[in-house]
Amino acid sequence: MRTAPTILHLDMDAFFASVEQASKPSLRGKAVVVGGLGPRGVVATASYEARVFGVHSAMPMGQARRLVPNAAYLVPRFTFYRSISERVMELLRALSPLVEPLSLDEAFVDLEAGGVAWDERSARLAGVKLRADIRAVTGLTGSVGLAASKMLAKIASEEAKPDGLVVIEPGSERAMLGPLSVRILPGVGPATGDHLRRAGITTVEEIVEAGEDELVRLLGKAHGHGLYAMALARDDRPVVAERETKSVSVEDTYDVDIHDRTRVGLEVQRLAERCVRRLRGAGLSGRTIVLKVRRYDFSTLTRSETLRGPTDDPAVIREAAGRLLDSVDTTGGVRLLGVGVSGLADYTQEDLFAQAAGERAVAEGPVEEHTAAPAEEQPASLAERRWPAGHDVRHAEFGHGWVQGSGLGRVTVRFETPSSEPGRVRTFRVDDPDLEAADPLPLVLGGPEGGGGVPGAGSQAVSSVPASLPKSWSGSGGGAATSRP
DNA sequence: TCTGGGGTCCTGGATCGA
DNA sequence: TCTGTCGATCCAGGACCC
Repeated sequence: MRTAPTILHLDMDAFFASVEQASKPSLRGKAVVVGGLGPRGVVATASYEARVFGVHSAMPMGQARRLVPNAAYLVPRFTFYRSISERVMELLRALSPLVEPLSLDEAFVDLEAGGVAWDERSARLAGVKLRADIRAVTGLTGSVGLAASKMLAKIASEEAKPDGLVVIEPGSERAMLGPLSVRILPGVGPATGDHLRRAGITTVEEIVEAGEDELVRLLGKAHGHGLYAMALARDDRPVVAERETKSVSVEDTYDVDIHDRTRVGLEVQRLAERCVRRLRGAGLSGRTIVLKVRRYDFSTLTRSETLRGPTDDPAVIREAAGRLLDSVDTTGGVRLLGVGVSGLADYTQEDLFAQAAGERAVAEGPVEEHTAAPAEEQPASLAERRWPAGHDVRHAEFGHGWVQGSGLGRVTVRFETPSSEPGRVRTFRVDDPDLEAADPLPLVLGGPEGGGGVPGAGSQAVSSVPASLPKSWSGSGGGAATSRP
């Protein structure tokens, strides 16, 4: 394990919600909740203003609405978030070739491998500059943790939230971790946390006291050994830039349970085709087909079948998924269906046959095209258009705005842009020909996408962790509840 | 109005061949 | 030839993460 805090963990603050606040001036300083708005939706991200009321990610949307009825509820705009995330990742790659993205809003960076940091001072400088660059380029804030390992860097960034920087000084790790809850350790979720609590273990130092053998007895070999090492602050996991995909899957939760067996079959076929599109989009094929069924009572079961060789043939995968469904009892109804493929390869069984057949392969021609969007994604008429809450629109007379809500044949639009003052609201018929969907506007004008920052964003702050005094960690930046489920 | 979607990893039982 | 063992693989489920 290294001796300087040169592993950096970046976590963008309430990313989806912050993007929405940056692009919609009227939402700044307000409670914003991004997630699925259907009857079975859950919260993806809540702004810090909403977290004050107890809203957190993975919470059922209905519960969030009861807690904060007046918040803005928006559907996620993943394409837009991805474009901003890519700008942030570019900044990270400028620091080091070893960047490991964990999601759209999180990544590890090995600063030492990039030659930009070799001790605490240089690491801290790199972190400060990174946060300033992110703000300049995206108008958003991110929190940075610096430590000698991935686990500790992540804990540090959690402490830094929101909008701060925390360094865990080498030598202080054990004392710092000791009094913290076992839940701080990666891999300890609700189930393992409960399991440990029943064994009288609630803090990290109690894990150390229990000893490795006891941990293995309680949690099994891999988990036990791993957790004991983490409790001792031993974490040698390297920052890995390229991770190969192990599986590809798609799943849908239905607003209302499906009881009709024929309909269940059709949905499975549809999911299989969607899965194949994803598979092919990634240039992959796979051997093992997995069907996932969540029943009316939330019990989940999976069935899988391994083929003789990898395939990306939609017919083969559809048929396999259909066979797997035959072995599942769906009486009572299903709330979720999913189809996945694992055992991935970048060639197919058909490739091997083709290879064996030599020149005959040329005659086989292109594979069947299955990439057309489903009909439901292409409304046939103006009246059928859907206006998802939060999405951008343009009106011939009033200009750029976003959908505040829709229903009963009406759509309400607020006309404002990232650089404007909070705008006015107007309501139109859903089939108003002057209204059309629009691309999001850049958050920052003058930068790579345009320039300026987000008004009202907090000031940058830096702090470090005094050895063995977790209570005195000053993540900085103020703000409300920072914990994540 | 209870509980998304897309992943990874681990465990344990069954099966099969050497 | 029979039996036991061991490792690899498949399968299903659970836990966890963002």
